[in-house]
Amino acid sequence: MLDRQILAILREVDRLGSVTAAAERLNVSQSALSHTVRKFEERHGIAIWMKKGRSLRFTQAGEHLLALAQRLLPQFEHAERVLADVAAGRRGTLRVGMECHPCQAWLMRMSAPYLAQWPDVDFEVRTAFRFDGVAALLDNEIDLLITPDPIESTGVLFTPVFDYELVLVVHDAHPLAARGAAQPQDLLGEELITVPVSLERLDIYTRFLVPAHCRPRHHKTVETTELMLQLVAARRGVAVLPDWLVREDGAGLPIRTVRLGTGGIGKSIHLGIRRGEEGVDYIAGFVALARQMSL
Amino acid sequence: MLDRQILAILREVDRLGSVTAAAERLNVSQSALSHTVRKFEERHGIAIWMKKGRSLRFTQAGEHLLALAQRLLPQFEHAERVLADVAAGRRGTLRVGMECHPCQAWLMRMSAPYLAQWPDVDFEVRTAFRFDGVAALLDNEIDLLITPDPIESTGVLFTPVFDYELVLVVHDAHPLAARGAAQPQDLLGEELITVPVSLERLDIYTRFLVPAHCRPRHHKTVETTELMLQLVAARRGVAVLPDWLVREDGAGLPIRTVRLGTGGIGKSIHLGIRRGEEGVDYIAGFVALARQMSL
DNA sequence: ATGATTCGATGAACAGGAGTCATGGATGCT
DNA sequence: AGCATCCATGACTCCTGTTCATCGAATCAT
Repeated sequence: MLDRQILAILREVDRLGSVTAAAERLNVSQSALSHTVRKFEERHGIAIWMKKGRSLRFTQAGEHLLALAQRLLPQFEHAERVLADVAAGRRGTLRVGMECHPCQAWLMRMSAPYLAQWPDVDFEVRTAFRFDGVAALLDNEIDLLITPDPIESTGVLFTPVFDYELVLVVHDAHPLAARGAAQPQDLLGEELITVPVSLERLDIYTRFLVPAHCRPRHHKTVETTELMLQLVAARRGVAVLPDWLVREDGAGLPIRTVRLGTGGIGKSIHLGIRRGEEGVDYIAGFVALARQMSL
Repeated sequence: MLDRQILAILREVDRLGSVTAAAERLNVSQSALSHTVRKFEERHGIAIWMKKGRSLRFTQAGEHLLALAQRLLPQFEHAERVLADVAAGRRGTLRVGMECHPCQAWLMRMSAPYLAQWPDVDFEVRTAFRFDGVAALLDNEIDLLITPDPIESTGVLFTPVFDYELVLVVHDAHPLAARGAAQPQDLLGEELITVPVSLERLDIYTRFLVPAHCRPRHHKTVETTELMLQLVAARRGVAVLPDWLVREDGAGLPIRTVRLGTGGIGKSIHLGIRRGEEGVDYIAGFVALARQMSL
């Protein structure tokens, strides 16, 4: 079998001009090297080199193989370096999955400093809201899960990295704008705008409306949070979003935020990683950076 | 060490979807394959795949290596096929060396049919007139020597493939044109045109002029035989060339050929190859084709 | 459910290949 | 001529890769 070894031998013999020197460089005896080549020649029925005086002269087959070696060996060596980087956690692809729309905005703020800090790490984002994040993590489809609703599970390690509050967003002129807080009943006559996910995954339902047996007059879904803000600004309804997101994206718009209930709805963004990967540098690096940025 | 084997394993496991199937295809036991991968993982400190139900799921490192495998393995396989062709004498580079100017014209007639017959053989021509052909052959610089003056030597096998006669070429109106043959003394007043090689390698000297202690009035050298014919046609001197070459290239020119001496100077083009390579298909093929074409 | 089947992992034992050591022949240098 | 160097080769050793046998886990059929 034509393998890497014989190619390495040929290259070194060519580079150094002698079998003895090549053997030394490859950390084997001259004899071993000679034997290896001899066996290769016998197996393939060709000569690789022939003695020419005291040194060697490659045959055509030898030249052929040498050319191959000079093309392939660098690729092996590069792959080995990459592999070492991967093993050391310096390089890899961080596949991020998210289970909440607003997480995306949060992730965007993270990505630039992270990529700068980890130049050899690729970054993949899966904004699939349909999948089960923990399952995806355990199935190795993603390496990091960003979610506001951590579902504890052996094998997954969650870390809260960012606290925020879900608030109601209304138009400046909306009656609720003047009040400090909204109650479930206040939404009975409203058009509620949310992202398009099932009701069980909307905190406004599970932690606010459903316990009080209330429903909004109408419920409409839109894809992006920016659009949600625009609709509210246009008096087309009210929305529920993280407070920080409204502060950032809603600046300048005629909108106001209102606390939901008396205590407000507190949330935390959690990062989930597979247990056992806490030690992988570039994954731990992400979590560390996230905590640091939320301060 | 990252070698060909592990790459082959990864590719087959990916292709067939199971270790067992891959092992069978690679003609080793499932156990051997599993062990090999395990050792590789330990050595490099990375995981290549992980059990996912009954089958496997590649890790990032695994995907990395798989991509490498799909790039490198075809190159190995192609190289092996080429190597087998080389071993079988179906492929190679026929490096041809020539020791005579007119041989070049002869070789040109050979090359087209030869290349058609041996599509996988490359063809290199070294028109170095300075080197010692037999030494070049033995030094593996060339594989075939075309020469009109074979110097017998152990290790080299000569085969005559084409007989011809050296003739004097003169202008139509030259006094010698009317005569059937020329004697050495006839050249005393002539301007002799030859190719630029040392006098010892010019038959007109060694076999004609020198034995008779004659010299031409003047001696000039030009590079190509075509130009020699043109000069003769322009009455700028006389030349000595193979009869067949004059017939071919001199057609239409106002020139005439004259026998040298009473018996003429007979020559043969010989092909020299290294002893031991008579069996190499594409070399033997050249010699066979040469003999066949000279009939 | 439950047993049968299939798959990959693993430990122990083994065989063969790859390496080392010692040596010989050939060549080149002084 | 003598010495140093280089590659080839035979004998021996040892490690590596392989097999065999077995296990646990997951899947499928009934």
